[in-house]
Amino acid sequence: VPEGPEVETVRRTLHPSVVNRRIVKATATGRRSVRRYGEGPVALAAFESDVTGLNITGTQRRGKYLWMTTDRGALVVHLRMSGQVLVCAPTDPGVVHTHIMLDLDDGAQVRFVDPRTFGEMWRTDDPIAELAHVGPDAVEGAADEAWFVDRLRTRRSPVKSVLLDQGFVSGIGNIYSDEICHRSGIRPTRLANTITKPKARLIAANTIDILNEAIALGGSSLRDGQYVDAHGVAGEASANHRVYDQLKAGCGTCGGPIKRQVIGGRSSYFCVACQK
DNA sequence: CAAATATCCTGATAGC
DNA sequence: TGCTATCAGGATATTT
Repeated sequence: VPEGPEVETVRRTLHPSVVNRRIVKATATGRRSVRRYGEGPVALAAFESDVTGLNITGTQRRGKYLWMTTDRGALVVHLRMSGQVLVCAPTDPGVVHTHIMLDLDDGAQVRFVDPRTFGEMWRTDDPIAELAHVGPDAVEGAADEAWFVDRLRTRRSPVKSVLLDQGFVSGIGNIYSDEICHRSGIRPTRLANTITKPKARLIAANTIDILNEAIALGGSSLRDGQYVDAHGVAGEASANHRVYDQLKAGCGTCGGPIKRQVIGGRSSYFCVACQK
């Protein structure tokens, strides 16, 4: 569920607690969260020794990837489906599915919690090279309108699938791809290479607006309560959803029926009346 | 070569 | 009420 706006909200709420801090101790208990360090239990110790002593200098994000810049490369986090990065006090009660704990030099603790264990954390010397396969963040990519329009219109896939392709632009997930298509008045199934230039420009503009609006509201927390910011606070952007998961409520613009359809293996929602 | 599909995982929910 | 089956989905590997 965490998409660009949610990861950006986590970054913003995490930043003040970690910048200029030193990781004095790392404790890893979830193997899958540190799977880049190997398969067995050795991965836990390998992660711990790799990140202990890092001096954090800042935070950055591209798409759904978040990383802390340090004096020795970057500590990258991907939340995938259900990951949470939480700033805690050491005395805060532990919760199930806490896989990593980072003790900072001011006594605070950063915890990585992830029920579905799809998320992960790892250190890399060069985060830019590591993420070379990831396209520009969607807000920046769409701001380069001519590039965005040309690239979009070369693809023979449903426009929704193109928006979800992190190699094209990054940070758009299942919620915001549906919302971008809706505001643009286009069916998510529409093949990208049949979209007119003016319509593609509209999609670029709406991509910027929808993602920025969601960031301003702290991201979309859903009923499952999985996504919260680094202080455990839920976001309010889901109040803006006009089609995503609105089968019962109807279209947020016209009130008409919402249709659900699987596109590229993802359940998708669109308004039959507003989107052609 | 690009696009579709299977896979990882747990918890919430739908359905009986 | 209580059980089981289904669904959710980001990125990667595999298949088409």
